[in-house]
Amino acid sequence: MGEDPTSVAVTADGARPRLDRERILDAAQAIAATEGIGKLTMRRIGTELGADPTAVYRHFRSKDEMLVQLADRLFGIGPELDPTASWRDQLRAELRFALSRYRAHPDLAMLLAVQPDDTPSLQHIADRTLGLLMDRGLSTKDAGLFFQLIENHVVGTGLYYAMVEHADDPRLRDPEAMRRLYALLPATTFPNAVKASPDLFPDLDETFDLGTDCILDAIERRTQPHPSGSTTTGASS
Amino acid sequence: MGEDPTSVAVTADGARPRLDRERILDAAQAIAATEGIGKLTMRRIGTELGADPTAVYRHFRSKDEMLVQLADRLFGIGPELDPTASWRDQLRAELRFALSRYRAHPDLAMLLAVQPDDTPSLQHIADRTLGLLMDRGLSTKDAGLFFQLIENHVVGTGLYYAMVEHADDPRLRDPEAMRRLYALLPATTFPNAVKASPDLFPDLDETFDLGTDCILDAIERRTQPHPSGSTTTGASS
DNA sequence: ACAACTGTGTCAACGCTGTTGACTTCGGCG
DNA sequence: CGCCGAAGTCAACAGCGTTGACACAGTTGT
Repeated sequence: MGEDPTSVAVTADGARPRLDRERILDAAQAIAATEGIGKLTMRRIGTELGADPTAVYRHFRSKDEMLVQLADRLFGIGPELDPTASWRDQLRAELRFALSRYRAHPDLAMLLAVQPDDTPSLQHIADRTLGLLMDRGLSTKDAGLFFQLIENHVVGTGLYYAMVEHADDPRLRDPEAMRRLYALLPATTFPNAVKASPDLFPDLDETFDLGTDCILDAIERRTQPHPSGSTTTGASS
Repeated sequence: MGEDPTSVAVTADGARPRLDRERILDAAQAIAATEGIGKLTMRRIGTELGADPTAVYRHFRSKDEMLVQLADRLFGIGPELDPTASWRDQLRAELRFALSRYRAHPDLAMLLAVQPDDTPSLQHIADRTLGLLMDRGLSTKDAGLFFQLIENHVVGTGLYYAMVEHADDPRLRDPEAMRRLYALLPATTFPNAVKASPDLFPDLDETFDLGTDCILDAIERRTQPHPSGSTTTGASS
């Protein structure tokens, strides 16, 4: 009867391999991607995998624990940066990739907003970004400040993406509809909003790059006001 | 025995006046403020007001509708700006007040993240900020861009506040604990994070002001490309 | 003044959620 | 072979948003 007992765990003709954290996270990611994070329930994952609705609890202590793992997986690490590129271009690429994560997984911002945590993926990204800031010549204090600022910038824009994508009201998802809505506001009480209405709700990528440039400019001004080497950080590796 | 039938609706000796949207929002705000938005349920509001758990549905069609009203109330309008102050100080005050809303109501960012919408309060604030940008001389296109950037800045920092306040793990709420945690990371894989660990997780108000200055500097450079002796920095009240 | 109606509160119930405990089954190990 | 722990199943608990039927109040129309 037993033809191939070597394989890990196959009940019959390849039907229903056993569950493990990997397969569960696969299913969770698929559900979140196709139907939104609102439909991502523990019971749903179980049935999706052809198992009992509560089977997931044999592999994750709670839903929160699973969401943390899912967030870490979605965040990934990102491509290695080109070390020959300019400092500015490297940091720019790092930020662009960070935002691209939110575009690829609109639920990520919501996930992190509801379940903030600190995983190896985030730590890796933090380390790389901090390295870029300090190599440029920022003191550790300024690096900490600007790193937090950059994080707010990315999270803020990412959250905006997520909000727009998740809005129930389809008008909120359509910039053109929002512009029309603002154009029709009472001009006596909201004169400026009406006047600027054709240019409201601009492209979020353009806005993001504008914000990135604002920050990069500030860093450049702070690190080379006059080329007379005042490096406060003496011990650099 | 009926002494005062003029008053609106009092069942007996002042016990349990009738429900209305105002009183319901009061209770909802109180619950969210004291126990967090996670404990804010429709049934809880009803019992809190001494009524049936489902009584709220006589005044709000759904929980989402109630949350929108609650968000609008929490957002408020903000104080009038001092028109004699400099353009920079006015915009600075506007942004500071916007962030203060998130500090006063940490649930607000989560609320707007989960239930984005567009209410009169937000429109009023948008109009005022757009006015400041265009008075400075920005084109409507640039005003739209920078307005979106400012919104991301405020929402991003506000969301960070909310995340920190809502974290289940108390370590996430304590910057000092997070710094210690980063200091103990393996220095071989995360050298920069370890090195900068004493300066990570800086004061969020300081970070916010830094970001505001980055944006204001960019606006100034864009509206007066040729430097004609205007004090760009040092506007610290 | 009486009837009709409308708005508000109450109660029971539906379907869903996360989670737990007891039970059964299965796979690897001595 | 027998054992034991991990994995899957089943029933159940408490809670959620929401709905429908019912009861009572206040107002309105005649």
